[in-house]
Amino acid sequence: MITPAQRKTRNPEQTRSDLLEAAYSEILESGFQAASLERILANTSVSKGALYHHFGTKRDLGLAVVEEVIAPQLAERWFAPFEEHDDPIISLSRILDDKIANASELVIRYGCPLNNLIQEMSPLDEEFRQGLQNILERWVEVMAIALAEGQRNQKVRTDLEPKEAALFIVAAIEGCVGLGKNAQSVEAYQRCLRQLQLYVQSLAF
Amino acid sequence: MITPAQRKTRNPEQTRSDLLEAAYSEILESGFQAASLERILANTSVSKGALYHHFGTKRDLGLAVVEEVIAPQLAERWFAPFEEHDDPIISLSRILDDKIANASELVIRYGCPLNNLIQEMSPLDEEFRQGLQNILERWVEVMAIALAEGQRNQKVRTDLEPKEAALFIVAAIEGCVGLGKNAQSVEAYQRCLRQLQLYVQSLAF
DNA sequence: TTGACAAGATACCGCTTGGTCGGTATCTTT
DNA sequence: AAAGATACCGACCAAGCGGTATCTTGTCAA
Repeated sequence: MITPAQRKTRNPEQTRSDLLEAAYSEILESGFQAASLERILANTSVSKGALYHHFGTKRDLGLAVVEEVIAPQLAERWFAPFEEHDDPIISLSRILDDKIANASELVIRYGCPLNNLIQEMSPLDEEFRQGLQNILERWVEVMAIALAEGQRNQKVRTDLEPKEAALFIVAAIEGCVGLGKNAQSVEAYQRCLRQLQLYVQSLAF
Repeated sequence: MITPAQRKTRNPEQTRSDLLEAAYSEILESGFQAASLERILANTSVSKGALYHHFGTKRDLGLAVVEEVIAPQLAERWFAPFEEHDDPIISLSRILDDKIANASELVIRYGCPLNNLIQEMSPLDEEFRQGLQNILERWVEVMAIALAEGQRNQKVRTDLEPKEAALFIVAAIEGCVGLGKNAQSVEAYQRCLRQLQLYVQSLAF
């Protein structure tokens, strides 16, 4: 179905989201600093004038990608599944099962968009760092809350400190992706996540 | 004491190692792609002609940094300590204690040189990836051998698969550094390593 | 002492980069 | 229908990039 908005010869919102999507891909492939505006424009058939109408600088575009593309994507793939069960061990274990089963060449080739930008940008640009940090903190918090509730429900060992464990789990996930990425091996990625799963299961009450 | 070699007005080996050192710093701060040869030269008072006498391309310089600076540095800081004890749990725990105690702002600011290059370069340049992979594999192997020997000495749980656990531990270490780096927080880095230490200790026989 | 080669210096090149700017087309408001 | 704002266009720019060519200088064996 075509809405009236889509019939217009102009569609600023579409243009904007096209740019965000293309920028996301380009950044994923090349990193932010090496991302080429020309290449992004070539992939969107948007003009440079239009780009600079929507975004003041390349940096603004990058920050928008972090907030409007990477953050929601990560929330959907890693946060949401936590709200399904009262046992976080089961939730997390299932998430890991899913990641192991659905591990694709694409994830292995380019790694985690969040982690990529952290390593590249956090020492160089404070605003970037802050944007990425917001995502990380939400991630850790969601997991910590789930673990704490698991403790109340006697699903999780009570000697565990939820915030600390959650921090570690997020770190381990990023580490697994990073190692799989460099090995260019889906199998190495899966093996690494399996070990994380064993760790997670050792947290059960 | 000044050796004759140091008195010479020319010292190609010194020039070469100066370049490697400056390139290492520049890459650590900016990443490889954004590393500027001009900046490296400015920090060494070496001429461009000299640089291109020693290294064919920027890429060659980068690969040399991986093999001749990053690899030995990592070996010294993470591999060597394993040969001191027959109990890898103790070895690893002490290494982590050391890292926690000596965690510096510098490590937190720029992260792990190996991990930085992995995230940036491994999808872009196969030779880079291979150079980094060699380091990773040596690291995992040293740790796996230590764990396996620990099993024979009844220091490590026998239900553990040394290679898998070693892979996971390396992943977790890189993850901890990465998270600390983005938080720009020595404390977060330390908390993360503490959790890894707890995991390591849970592997004891 | 000299010849040959390694080491280093410097001016220069083509190319890509992010960003600008004057202008045009379309949409909204009055 | 006029006017004003929003969206878009594309030629252009200065700066920085990695790399090259040509030259000079230092080193050391013969």
